[in-house]
Amino acid sequence: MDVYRAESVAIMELVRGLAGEAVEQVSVDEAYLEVTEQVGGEGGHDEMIRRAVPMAEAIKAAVRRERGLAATIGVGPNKLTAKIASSSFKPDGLTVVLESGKAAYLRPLPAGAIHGVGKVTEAALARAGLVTVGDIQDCQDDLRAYVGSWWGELRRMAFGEDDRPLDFSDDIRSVSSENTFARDTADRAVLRGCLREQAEEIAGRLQRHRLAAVTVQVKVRYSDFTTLTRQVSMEEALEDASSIYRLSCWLLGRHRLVARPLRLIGVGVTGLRAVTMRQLVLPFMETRR
DNA sequence: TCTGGGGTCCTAGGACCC
DNA sequence: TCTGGGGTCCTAGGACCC
Repeated sequence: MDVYRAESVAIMELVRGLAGEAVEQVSVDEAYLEVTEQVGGEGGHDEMIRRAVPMAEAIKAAVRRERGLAATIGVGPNKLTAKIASSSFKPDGLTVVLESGKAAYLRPLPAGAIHGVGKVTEAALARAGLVTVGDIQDCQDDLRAYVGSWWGELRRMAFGEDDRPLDFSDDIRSVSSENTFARDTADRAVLRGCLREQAEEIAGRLQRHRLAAVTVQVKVRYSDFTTLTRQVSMEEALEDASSIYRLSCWLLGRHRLVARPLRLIGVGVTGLRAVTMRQLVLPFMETRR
């Protein structure tokens, strides 16, 4: 995994060198680039998009030359269209969607092509008779009953409308660790050992990011795939493995979650905040006594 | 496919307060 | 003592993404 991470860092460096710093990295192998400034603001949207194509070609060539890998790139007027364009020809594709052609480009695609439409929403849309993005474009009804309050935005997206800005923040909202057992178990020693390791892993990640957490959550899954979570919030944020471990044990006991064997056990923390000076100083003072 | 792991965001319901 | 409504916070579950 570290190999992937290192490769990802190298490629993102390469991309920044060619396209500028406006890069939103979504995962190890995916990023959005905002290149409006580089291509210049003159001309219509279509002209600007066409001027971005040579840059996309240069990035593809550099990634192949310097990292020996194929990159797939979608060029479009916004994140939605660029994302869909990039997934249309993998690997090694370069797909361009113009502002003037975006609605037509999306029409024949399945509804699930839209970012945020997963299995459940796709099935709900199909029940309403909407299978393709074109069906959504043509639908005049209010389908909030099927897909919830998201309907208005979904309909705009079906036409390729998307004004989400790139998100450059690297804020972490939660940290978690979980394990699925090869065989379901209710063995307390096994479960405690697992929780301890997970708590240590989480504490390590928190400390690397200088974060502490207010809320600790445990997650269990049984043989029938029933999955439960239980959480507890503290007044003071905590960051050490033993506190996270103790609270997760307490949650398991308090809610009697190990009444039957577990297939999965996990721990997570949320309500993250920067570690304060006092929290940094306290353990130090204790060790000096 | 009898289902891995690490995330984000949204929603519904309950507790609590005024 | 029971009752109403609104706001806020917390909890739990689920949809979705990579």
